[in-house]
Amino acid sequence: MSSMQLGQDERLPLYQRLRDEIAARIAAGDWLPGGVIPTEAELTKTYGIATGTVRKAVDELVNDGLLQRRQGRGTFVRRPNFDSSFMRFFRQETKNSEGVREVPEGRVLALRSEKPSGDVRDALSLAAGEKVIHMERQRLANGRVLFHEDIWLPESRFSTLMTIELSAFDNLLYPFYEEVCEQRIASAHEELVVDVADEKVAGQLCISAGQPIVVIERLASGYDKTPLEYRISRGSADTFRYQIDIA
Amino acid sequence: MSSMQLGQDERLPLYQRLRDEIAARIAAGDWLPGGVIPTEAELTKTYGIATGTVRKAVDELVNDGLLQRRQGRGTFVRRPNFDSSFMRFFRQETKNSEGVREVPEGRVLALRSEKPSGDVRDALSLAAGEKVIHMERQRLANGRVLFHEDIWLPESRFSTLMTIELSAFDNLLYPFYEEVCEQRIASAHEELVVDVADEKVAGQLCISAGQPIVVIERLASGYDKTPLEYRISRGSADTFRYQIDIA
DNA sequence: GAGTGGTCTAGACCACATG
DNA sequence: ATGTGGTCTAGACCACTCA
Repeated sequence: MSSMQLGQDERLPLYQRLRDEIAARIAAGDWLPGGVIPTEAELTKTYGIATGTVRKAVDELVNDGLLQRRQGRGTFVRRPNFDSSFMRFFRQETKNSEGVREVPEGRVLALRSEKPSGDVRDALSLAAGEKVIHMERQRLANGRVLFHEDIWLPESRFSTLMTIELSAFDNLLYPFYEEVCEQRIASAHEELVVDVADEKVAGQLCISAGQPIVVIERLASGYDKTPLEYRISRGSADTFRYQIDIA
Repeated sequence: MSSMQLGQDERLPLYQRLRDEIAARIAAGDWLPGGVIPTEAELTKTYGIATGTVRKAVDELVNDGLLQRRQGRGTFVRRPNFDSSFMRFFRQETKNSEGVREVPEGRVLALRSEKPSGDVRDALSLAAGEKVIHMERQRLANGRVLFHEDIWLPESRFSTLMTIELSAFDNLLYPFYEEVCEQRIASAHEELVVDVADEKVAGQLCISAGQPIVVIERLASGYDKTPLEYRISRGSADTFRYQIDIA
């Protein structure tokens, strides 16, 4: 036949069905982060729909941050960069010579397989009895601890991590997950609360107990919305400044 | 002539010029918040451009939150509702019987005309010597103080406020500004930091000195981007929880 | 039933990137 | 020179709202 079928509910608009189809292909790994998807002309032919309709489908995915257009080159599956993460708003005076913000150094302190607590099991939607990998990690800038992280990953998908030496971990974990475990993070949800440091956290952050801290809880998911990583980050509140624009 | 001219730089795409034209008409007060703008068919005729182009211009303004489409009725100038404001994330157990969140009560404590501090003058971009109205205000839920606000307004635009009794102020200030002073807020920028309460703030919030607080700085502007209101809100940190989605 | 926005077509031509 | 996305046209028909 001359045109592929677009699945889904027949009552949905064409552009929504194509949008979901593209998202599904990315989730399935047919089109990988950093790679191109078929050209708009190809999509019109493949599915037998007009250019305007294809553009509207792609527009929506670009708005959602899943795709990225580059004129003259093609449309690419975007690697999320998490520019708006709370974590980026711990003030770090570390800029390189050109004034560009540097990625703070990441240092893995511990890595172990364990039975998840109820909170962790719920967050990652784990089956009963499923184990997790628990990573403890520091983020440092200029040798000073910016924040301390506890990270939990489902062992079923990340078991190869356990074979890695602690010093071999990269500053950026998500590309590392992709390389080592073939698990791709697509999006995340974060919650921020303020707390005061207890003795343990105070020691980790080199501050006094009772000082205010910022606690960031992150659940990161793959392109198919499966929860892949649960993370709690704690940093001293006095280095934190967050901003938004609203309308 | 059969079609109005779209101003601006000839090199810009038509849809961008139309978008800016519509935004300018709203800023100028030709089309008021809550009211309709001309239909898409009218816009195509007025400016002599195709429907798809008009739709793209309107699409962008809808995405920016300036316009709102209602199928079968028309396209309206949106009143900003500030749903994503940090202020909405002070946990308040106040819900009405249907579980809908209620607007916390606002109580104006003081209102005076004064010479602005350097910070306030900078934030509002005031000319030298220009005076401000300083309002102190509490937000309460269930009789408990949620947060305390200091609000500064340029006296030149808001002088009629000084003639109002403190008890006559509404819970929502922005519709009140519109009614009393004909000043319309379109958008805002907010910054959040954590601090600890000093004696004065502790008294205002009924907490102990040294407890962590959340400090929210807001600069609100009109449809023409003029800064209209500068506000600092302080609330106890233990009732605050903020969340975002990132990609 | 008249009028609104929502979806979709089947193109044309332009601007940009790359070999 | 070729192929990509970016802009724009001139409609048609559908879905919804309201008098």
